[in-house]
Parts: sequence; C-alpha cells; structure tokens
Amino acid sequence: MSTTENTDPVRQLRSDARRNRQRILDAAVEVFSEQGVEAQIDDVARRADLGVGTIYRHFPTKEALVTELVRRKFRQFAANAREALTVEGEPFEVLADMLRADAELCARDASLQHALTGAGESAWTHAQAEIDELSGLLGELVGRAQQAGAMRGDIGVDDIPMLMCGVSATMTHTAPGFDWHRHLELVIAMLRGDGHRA
Amino acid sequence: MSTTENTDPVRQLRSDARRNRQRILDAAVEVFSEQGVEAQIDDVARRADLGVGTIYRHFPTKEALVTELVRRKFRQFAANAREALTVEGEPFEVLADMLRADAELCARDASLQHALTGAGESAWTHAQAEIDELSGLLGELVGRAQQAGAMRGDIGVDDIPMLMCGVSATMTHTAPGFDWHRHLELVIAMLRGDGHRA
Amino acid sequence: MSTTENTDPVRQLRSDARRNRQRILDAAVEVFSEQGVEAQIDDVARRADLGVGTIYRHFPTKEALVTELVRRKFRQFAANAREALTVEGEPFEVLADMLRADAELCARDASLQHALTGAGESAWTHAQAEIDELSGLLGELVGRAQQAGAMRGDIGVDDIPMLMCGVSATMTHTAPGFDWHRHLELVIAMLRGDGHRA
Amino acid sequence: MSTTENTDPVRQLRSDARRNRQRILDAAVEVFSEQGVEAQIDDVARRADLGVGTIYRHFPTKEALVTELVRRKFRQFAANAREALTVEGEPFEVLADMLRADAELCARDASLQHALTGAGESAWTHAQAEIDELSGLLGELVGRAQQAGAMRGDIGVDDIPMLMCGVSATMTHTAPGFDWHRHLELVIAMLRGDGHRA
DNA sequence: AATGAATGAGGTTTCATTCAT
DNA sequence: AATGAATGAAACCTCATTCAT
Repeated sequence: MSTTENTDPVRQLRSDARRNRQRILDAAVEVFSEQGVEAQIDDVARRADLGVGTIYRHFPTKEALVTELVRRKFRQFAANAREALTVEGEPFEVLADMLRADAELCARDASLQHALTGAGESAWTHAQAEIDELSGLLGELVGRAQQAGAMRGDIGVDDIPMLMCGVSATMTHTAPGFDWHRHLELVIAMLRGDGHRA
Repeated sequence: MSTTENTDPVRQLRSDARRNRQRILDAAVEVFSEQGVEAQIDDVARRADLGVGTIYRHFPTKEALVTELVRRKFRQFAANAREALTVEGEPFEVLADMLRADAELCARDASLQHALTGAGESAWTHAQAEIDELSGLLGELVGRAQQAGAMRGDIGVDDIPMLMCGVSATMTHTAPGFDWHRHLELVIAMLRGDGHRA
Repeated sequence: MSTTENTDPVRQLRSDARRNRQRILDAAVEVFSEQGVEAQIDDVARRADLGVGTIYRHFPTKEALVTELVRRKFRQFAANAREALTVEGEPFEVLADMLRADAELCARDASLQHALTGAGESAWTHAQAEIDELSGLLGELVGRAQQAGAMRGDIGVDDIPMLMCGVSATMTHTAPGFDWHRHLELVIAMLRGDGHRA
Repeated sequence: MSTTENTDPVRQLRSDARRNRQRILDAAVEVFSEQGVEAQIDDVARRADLGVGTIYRHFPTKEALVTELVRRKFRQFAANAREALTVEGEPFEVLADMLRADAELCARDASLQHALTGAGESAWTHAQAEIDELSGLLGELVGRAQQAGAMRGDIGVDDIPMLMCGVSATMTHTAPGFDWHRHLELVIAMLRGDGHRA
C-alpha cells in the first residue's frame, strides 16, 4: 500500500478507531490513577465517553488494557533514553539527568504507578519487548559513563531498573519522611560511586 | 487478680479463642502469600479449618485482618531492632546485620510482602503505633552508629525505612537481573558512606 | 410437692432462672422496640446482660421469644378487660374506657407493636389461648353494653379486635394526618351507634 | 425530537430494557406476595427469568425495588380517584365505590400489602410525591360529597387514608372473625355519618 | 463499528443456633 | 445453669465479559 510497509497494527486502524483507542488509554490513565486498578471498566468507558463494548473491541481483556499502559510507560522510558543518547555532555551526568526525568515521569502520576504496581504479574511479563528495548539503550548509556570513568564499574545494566524500582516504591507509599527526590539522589550518588573503594 | 494486670485484649481471650486467632493469622499469611490479598476470606477460613464466622468474630472486616498482618510485620521489625540494641559489637555492623535480618524476614514470604503492599492505604495508617515504636528503636541504633563515626552523618532515621522499602520492592518484582541481596548490600555500603565526601 | 399444684412451668423455675427469664423479656421489649424484630438475639442478650446461650435455654427459638411477647400483650388486654368487668358504671362507657386503656397500652410502645406486627404469622397463631381468653371477657362486656341499649346491637365480639387492630395500625405508620386518638374516637362513636338507623 | 418531549426516564429506556423492568416488577409482586419482603432478590430474578445483575441495573438496591412497588400502589389509588372524579352520580356513593375499589385492589394481593407494610419506613417516605398526588384527588372527592350534604362534615381528607390503612390491616391479619368487607362497610357507614349528631 | 443492557459466578458479611468450656 | 465462641447457610451486591440491537 505505502512505501513504508505498515506492520504496526495500531497504524492500520481507521482514523476514528485510532482516536477511540487513544481516548480509552487516556481515560484509563485518569481513572486508574484516581481509583487504582480496581476501578471498573465501566468507569473507564464513562470517562472516555464510549460504550464498554468499544473498549472490549480494542482490548480483549481488562488486563490487556493495563498491560498496554505498562508498555506505554516503558516506551516513554525508552524515549527518554534515546534522547539522552543524543545529548552532548559528561556521560554520567547525562545518565543521571535521564534518571531524574524518568522519576519525574513516574511521579507525575505516582498514583498510576501505584495502580500498575498492583496489577497482576502478567501485565509486566507481557511488556517484555519494551523492557528489552529499554535495556539495550540503558546499556549504551551506562557503558559510556563507565568508560568515561565517571561511574562505578561494578554496576550492571540491570541494577538501574532495580534501583529505580525502589525509588518509585518510595513515591507510592505516603509514609512520613519518605521523599523520592532524596532517595533518587542517594541512588545517583551511589552509582557515581563517590569515593568507592574497589 | 494477678499482680501484672492484663490489659492486652488478646491475652484476655479464652484459651481456645486465642488459639483460633493465631490459626487465623497463620492461615492468612499462607493464603495471602499464595494468592495475594485478593484471596477470599473463605479460603483463609478453609485453611484455618474454621468457619468464616469465626474469622469475622475476630476481625470485623477483611481489611482488619490484613491490617493485623501489617502490624505483626512491624512488631517483628521492632523485635529485631530491640535485639540489635542488646548486641555487643561495632555499632554500624550491628545495624547492618539487623537490616539483613529484616530483609530476610521480608524475603521469607516476599509474596506476603507483595500482598500487603497491594493492600489499601488504610491498612498502613492503622499500624501507626507499631511504626512509631519501630522509629524510636531505629533512632537509637542509627545514633550509636553515627557517633561511632562508622556511618554517614547525613542519614536520618526516616531514610532507613525508605531505602528498605525500595529493597523490598525488589523482592516482589520478579524481573530478570533483580536481586535483593545485591540491592541491600548497595544500600548498606551507601549508608556506611564508603569514602563519602562531606 | 406443694399444696398448690404447680402446673405453670414458669412458676417451677428456680428463682434465679425466673429472674433471668424476666430480664430477657424486658430486654427483648426494649431492643425490638428500638430496632424492630430484625434485631439480633445477641443484642437482646447484651441488653439483658446475659449470654446468648441463656436466652436459648429459656426460649428455644427467636420466634418463641417473640411469641411470648405477643402473649404478654394479650394477657395485658385480658387484665384490662377483667378490671373493666369490676367497674361500676354505664356499661358502654366502661367498655369504651377499656378500649382507650388498651390503645394507650399499645401506644406506649408503638414501636414494639410495629415490631410484633412484622413478626411471622405463627407468633400470633401460637397466642391462641390468650386470644380466646380475651374473647370471652370481651363478650361479657359487649353483652352488658348491648343489653343496656347503649351500643349498636349488630356489633359482634370479633369486631372489637378487628377495629382495634385498625387503630393500632394507625399508630405504627407515621404518616402526616394520622392520629390514633382520633381514629379510636371515631370507632367508639360508631360502636355506640350514634343515631344508627336499624 | 418529538413535540411531546419525553422526560420520564422510564420511557427513555430501550424497548428491551423497558420490557425487562416490567418483568422485574411483576416478578417482585409475585415473589414478595408469596414470601414477604424477606424474599431474596435471587428469587425475584429467577421468577423474572433474568440475571440478578439485571435487577440491580434497574434498581440499585432491594429497597429501591420495594419502594417502586409502594409507589405503584399509590399510583393505582390515584388512578381510581381520577376515574371516580369522572363518574356521574351521587357524590358520596362515588367516593364509597372508589374506596371499595381501593380495598379490592389491596385485597387482590393482601400478601403483597402485608409485605409492603413490613418494608422499611423509608420505602414509604420515598413515595411522598405519589401520596401527595393522591391527597389532592381525595380532597376533591371528599369536598364534593360534603357539599352535597351526603357525608359527615367533620371528616378531613387525611382521615380517609388513616381509616383505610386500618381496613387493610384487617386483610393482612388472618384472625378468626376478621372480615375486611365488614370493616370497610362499617367505615363507610361512619363516613356517611348515619344520623350523626353534630 | 458502536452501544450499553444483560449475565451470573463469586465476593463480603450477617446472624440464628449449637456446643465446648 | 450459664457463657460466648464457633458455625455456615444464606443474603446482598459487584463487575468482567458477552451479545442483541
């Protein structure tokens, strides 16, 4: 049909269907943020100003909808990472700034984050492709920082998501004294390995 | 009647009731660990080999049961802290060992941890008394370590639960490369402030 | 055993048991008045400051307890009637005053009346003996009034409970304009047959 | 869209929904008549050959369903009254015939009447609009009868429901000698004021 | 393609009654 | 005889999903 072969199923949707898909996703973000994943599909439909049936046409299952939200989040992380790769500057600071951006992204709707955390395991396993994509980009960024000698050499790529997962846990628990900015800076300092003795 | 007046309401229960209360709690731990907090009260009852009604006699609400579980966890942390206070040794290592013990405790039933994390906010706010108790003990331990010059001076008491909350988030997410032992040791090293530049 | 053969089972109870029985009945009146017959046996027990088991020792069933309350009410009506039979005076006025006394009795705890009305049919059928007793006394009073020519001759004994049942229905419905005093006086005037044309 | 704008929410339902609403109401009448208001919603659903969920879609609460039944009854009374207003004839007899029709209506399912009587107070307070409507019509009928000199002048509009409430109480109590036809005729005679002395 | 009414398994909680202490 | 803990069959209501319109 077109010169650029269209394999992305979303692109193939009729324009109104594509618009509806977007409305559903946006509504889902709002509703799950406000009420957690326990929110009903009917509420999402009402917010999107669509019938439930329409939601089920786009997402066969409530879980599929939640999964898509998780995927979107990882795609945003990946976008952040891709952008960081284009930034000129001291490699570790570029990485650190990206982590700050990621954290902001989570914090912007910490309640969605909280909601997604509470989603079934499977929502996460189905986002594997997006996670792998992110991993690759992260590897590149970490590599650059370590080669520049600005970052602890014993930190692996997987450590980053693990530590960030911890930071994000801080956001979703409203306990006195919890401050994710502080948590994040402690983590960044640790990554930098301030005076870390090999 | 006795010299030590018994004000603890649990102690005042008839012996059979006290035993059943324990069975309910134990069964709840098992069932929630296996199925998450979404598990049904009926399942807890079946596991405890008791009627549902008995559960509702002891805990007026499903949430009340979950809350009690949260409380118990904090009481265990407090017990760990109290024990640490009696240990002779280098203060920071004492603290670090206690954190390791706490983490082990969480890991032993990470799935319960996961379940409790997903519990309604209120389960946590109702455990305030237990949390405060823990805070006090933690303050003492941190103070000793810092006075001994073995720990970063800019770490506050509240940072400990915040960071441990992150470690525990690592346990409940089964992502590739996630390893809570590693996360914990990174945190401990950071607390020690290995060569931290003031 | 004793000179006066004791056939009444209540009389044969040990004095403390008899006191408990009374406390249960009193508590039941209070609780059912406040909450309707839907009130729980546990509430009655709590009010009586007794265990549920004790209630079940005296009344095999919740319904049996309610039935006893109905019986008591009829016994009180019978007492009113018996007293009326001893009063000197214009026979119809004596009857009318008794009806006023009966109505007062119901009104004093209209809410109990309401509660009992909502009780299962059987509570009433089991009070047959008391109802019959009342009927006999009522017959005598009506007879006297009619022989004195002061009351409509075509009114039968059964009409009295039927009409009073209507008056009492007025008490238990709190509708605007409902006034049982008025209802009762309309009924009494009708019974007198003010200028009723044969 | 049409000249007569349709504001009645029931009319706006899809045709199948409207039919189901009717089936629910009909089934509820049957089931509550047979078993009292204690009957389960599941039974109503089974009788209507619908899922429970459908009932809850139409009536958010069991009480809401019962309330609607009460409302319907008052609307039927109002319909009777409206019809009576069109009848040519001696005004008091027109009123009396309407009362007879009302009573028949109650008697046709006295058990429903009984059931509704036992419903929570709120079912009645929520029918206020319907009650007011009825009151207005009743006022007109009573006015006509009194102006014609065929009815006691000291009877107020509110007396009618009060007395009829009494008649209906007769229906729902199956006591020997209770006969609502007789109760009603006694009431009608009283209203006519057969030779009542001012 | 869109709608939203219908479905019904399943969840939490209540409460009359029994029974071990 | 008294107690109150335990029981478990319901009762009410929810909500992911299907399907007729």
